[in-house]
Amino acid sequence: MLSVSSTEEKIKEAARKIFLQKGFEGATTRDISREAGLNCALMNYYFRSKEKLFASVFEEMLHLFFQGMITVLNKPISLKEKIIELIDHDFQTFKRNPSLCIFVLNELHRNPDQLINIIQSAKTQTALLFELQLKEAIDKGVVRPVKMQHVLSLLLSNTQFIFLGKAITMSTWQMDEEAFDTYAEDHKQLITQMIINFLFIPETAS
Amino acid sequence: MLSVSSTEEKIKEAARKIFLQKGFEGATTRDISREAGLNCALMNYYFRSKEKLFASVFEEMLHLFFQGMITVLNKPISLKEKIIELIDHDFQTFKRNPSLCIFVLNELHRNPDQLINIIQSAKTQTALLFELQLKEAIDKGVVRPVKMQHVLSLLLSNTQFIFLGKAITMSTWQMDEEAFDTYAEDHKQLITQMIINFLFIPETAS
DNA sequence: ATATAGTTTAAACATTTGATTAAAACATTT
DNA sequence: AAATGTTTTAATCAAATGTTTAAACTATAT
Repeated sequence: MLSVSSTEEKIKEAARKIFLQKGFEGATTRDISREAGLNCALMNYYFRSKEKLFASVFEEMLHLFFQGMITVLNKPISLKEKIIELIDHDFQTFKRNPSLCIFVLNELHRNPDQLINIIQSAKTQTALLFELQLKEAIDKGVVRPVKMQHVLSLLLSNTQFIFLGKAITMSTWQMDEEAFDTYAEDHKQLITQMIINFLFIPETAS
Repeated sequence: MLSVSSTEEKIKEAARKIFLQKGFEGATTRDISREAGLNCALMNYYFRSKEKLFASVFEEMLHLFFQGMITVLNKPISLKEKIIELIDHDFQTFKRNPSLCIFVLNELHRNPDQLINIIQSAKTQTALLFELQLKEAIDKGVVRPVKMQHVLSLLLSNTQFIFLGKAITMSTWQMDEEAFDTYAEDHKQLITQMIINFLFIPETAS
């Protein structure tokens, strides 16, 4: 029992990097073992196959992808605070992991059947709280009548897309990493304001 | 010269389908020739290699991806009309080609260097007109002061993302194709209103 | 130190992959 | 009909891929 978990973690780390970079089909087992600096047979010693190793990485990424959102949706805070925090959290997550978004969406697109049940179980249940809060606010006339699906789409679209199109954006507008960060931060403020403005009905001066 | 363009077009058509479905790495030449119902050597007879065939398909898709936007940006119509039409056009395009978006963004992510120059030349020049129009409106106080990049990001994010996440959306909310269409149409109305509301400053009653 | 269990290695395996070949089938011109 | 150039086919190639094997190495317990 020399370096069990160390080696296993090295493989996992290399797999994360290579899979996120090249996708499942684009990454080869030799790519991964080279990145890890290990013999390629070890990959199958610790994980039984390329598919199993990938599944392990993918589940991790799916967790990262959704967990933040779920946590925030469950927080005991006001709807407005929740929306602001949701946007903020997603920006942080995707700034830290720029490839995460395209990776998850892409693998999901190529492999919908096997993966969809993982998401479904995690997601639907936790949206109920948020939905209640939203309906309440709509009933009170504080929020414009919209379905929750649309609200979540608004949030996800606007936070995720700038990171999805990072490569295009940077090249089109000739940005370096720093310029992109500034741009992303500006955009965050902008969409927060836009979404809040849109959803919340301004109090009528009585 | 029996069926030259017919065979070539069959290959192209099959390549479009398979590449959009599985990406460059995921698609095999035999997949494509099987889909086309042709001998696999023909692929290299008409297109010299898998890469060349892919490049041909990819350029087509890139064109589809950007051309509509560019055309609308150049139209001699008002800013507000332009934004409405831009959203409408993109919704049509991506509804017709649901995989287009994820395909382009994904290949762009895996292969940034070679492809970025194609985009740049096509995009930057044509955005100038729109930028002028936007600045003029901002000077007149009709439009909130925002950089064009943010405006375009808003438009692209909100139109493209629901098609990017189509698989997730459909499974999460248990939608069939028809339900998704309704949802997409509703969402289009919603984001059009939201973006217009946000950008255009309401006239102050004098 | 020796045996035992766990870990790592180099080499090889069977398939699959993109690509090529040389011959056959086809159409067109003479 | 013969000749010619074009298109299609089956068979094959070398390289790459995921995986397996059997031996070597390491650490720990007896």
